[in-house]
Amino acid sequence: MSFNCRFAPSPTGPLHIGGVRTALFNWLLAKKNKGKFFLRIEDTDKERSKDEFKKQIISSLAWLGIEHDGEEYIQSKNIKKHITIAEELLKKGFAYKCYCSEQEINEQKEKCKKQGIPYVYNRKWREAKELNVPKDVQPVIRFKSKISGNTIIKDLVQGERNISNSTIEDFIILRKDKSPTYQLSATVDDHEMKISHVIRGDDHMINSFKQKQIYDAMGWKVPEFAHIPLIHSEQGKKLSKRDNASTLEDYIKIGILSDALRNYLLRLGWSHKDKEIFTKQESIDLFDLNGVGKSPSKLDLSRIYSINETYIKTIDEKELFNYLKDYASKYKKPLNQVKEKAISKSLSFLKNKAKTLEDIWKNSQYILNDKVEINADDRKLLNDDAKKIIKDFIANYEKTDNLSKETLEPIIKSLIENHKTNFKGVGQPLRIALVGTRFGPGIYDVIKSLDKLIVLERLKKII
RNA sequence: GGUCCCAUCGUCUAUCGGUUAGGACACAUGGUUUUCAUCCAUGAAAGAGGGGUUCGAUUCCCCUUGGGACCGCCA
Repeated sequence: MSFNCRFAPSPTGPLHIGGVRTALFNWLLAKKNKGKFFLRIEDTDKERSKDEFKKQIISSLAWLGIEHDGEEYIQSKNIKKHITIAEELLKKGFAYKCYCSEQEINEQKEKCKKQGIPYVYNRKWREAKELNVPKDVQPVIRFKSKISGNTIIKDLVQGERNISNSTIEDFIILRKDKSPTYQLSATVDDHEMKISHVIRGDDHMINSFKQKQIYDAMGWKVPEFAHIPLIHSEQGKKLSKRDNASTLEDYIKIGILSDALRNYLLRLGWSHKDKEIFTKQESIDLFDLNGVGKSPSKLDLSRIYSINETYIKTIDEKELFNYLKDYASKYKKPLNQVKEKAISKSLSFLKNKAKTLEDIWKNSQYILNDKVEINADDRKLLNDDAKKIIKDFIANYEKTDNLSKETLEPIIKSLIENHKTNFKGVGQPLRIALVGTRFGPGIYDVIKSLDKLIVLERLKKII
């Protein structure tokens, strides 16, 4: 049997971090089982679906390294088929026309609310003859949901889930404008696409019970279901668009690496023994639905930073540099060739105290900007003694070619001796003058990372 | 409110009846260092509560409590 998964977002907004994880889990499982991973754009809500979001979703997945098999499937293109199935269900007696107006339904809901009882559609038209239909109401088609008995779904993550059929109302499958609703479209498409495993957020659990009834009515094979727990905000609620840093774009913007985010999302709600860092291949090999927990997990930004830091420090420096370059041109300022060279040469220490690409960018400012700005506190440290040291340093430095730690070290040492100070006494004023802050990289690194003329210019400005 | 679900350090989690309840992040302390950071070491930190079952429960069952999801002619 073929193993087919899908990710089916609706293009009504930028891709949400929870959606990204759903996509990742689907992709992982498909890859692991040598199956297919499809992308289906569920754009049947004409009002809210936007083409730009569709594009954004596709590029977001591409950024994460999750590529789908084949063309993306556009749900709206299959509407005719959905309608055909609705008619078939109608013909077979699994569905019926409901002539209740929206107003009528709303009134019922109001009434229930007032009485404090839960609203369920009263199934008014379920068995009604169509003889006395109101002429002025366009009917909707409702699925004739089972009234008695129970339905059990053996969920691959949640285990056996049992629900009393009476709690499922006669849901609408075709609107009054003859357009299909989600329950119908998703089911028909999953069937047509031969989806074998439906992996989605736990908020879809009820939908699976509804959709199972459609599968059964049509005599279609019901796919396996796996409902993964939702990601919660730090407030412990389902992540919504209002929460900070909830879209993929937000993470890219602060300089999170794709591999790091993939790794973080993988470990959120899933684990494999004590292992924390997974390469892409490892995640494919090791991932399984058994390892997925049942309870929702909270988003932890500090953990994302930490994993990102790990990746920044361990990946190949050329690769890191390329990420930085892309990041700079997309979110900051493109690097010119001269600066590119300077940064790539110094990346080994610029990355050292960075958790994100943005941090590296910030650490690189003293190289990228022509002038350094020294804040007031640091300025105070540049007293007369410090200036004398800088002056002495300039004299020696000007004479030195071939700048390296080996040639610079004797200079610094002699300054320490002559000025009866320690390394800090020499390093700090130089660092402040060259970087603009006393919290900078090692002084040898700083000097080597800057053009000789710039070093002299910055130092002379101080004395 | 109705239906369903969940429950181990602050957070992500390991444990699949017997462990000094382990790891990671974050936090604290100490050390290395050229400032900041890194790095290293150490520390504090958890089975929600109550009943069962069992020789023995974090683990299995029930109740309570707490938390969540769903309840659209959205997907």
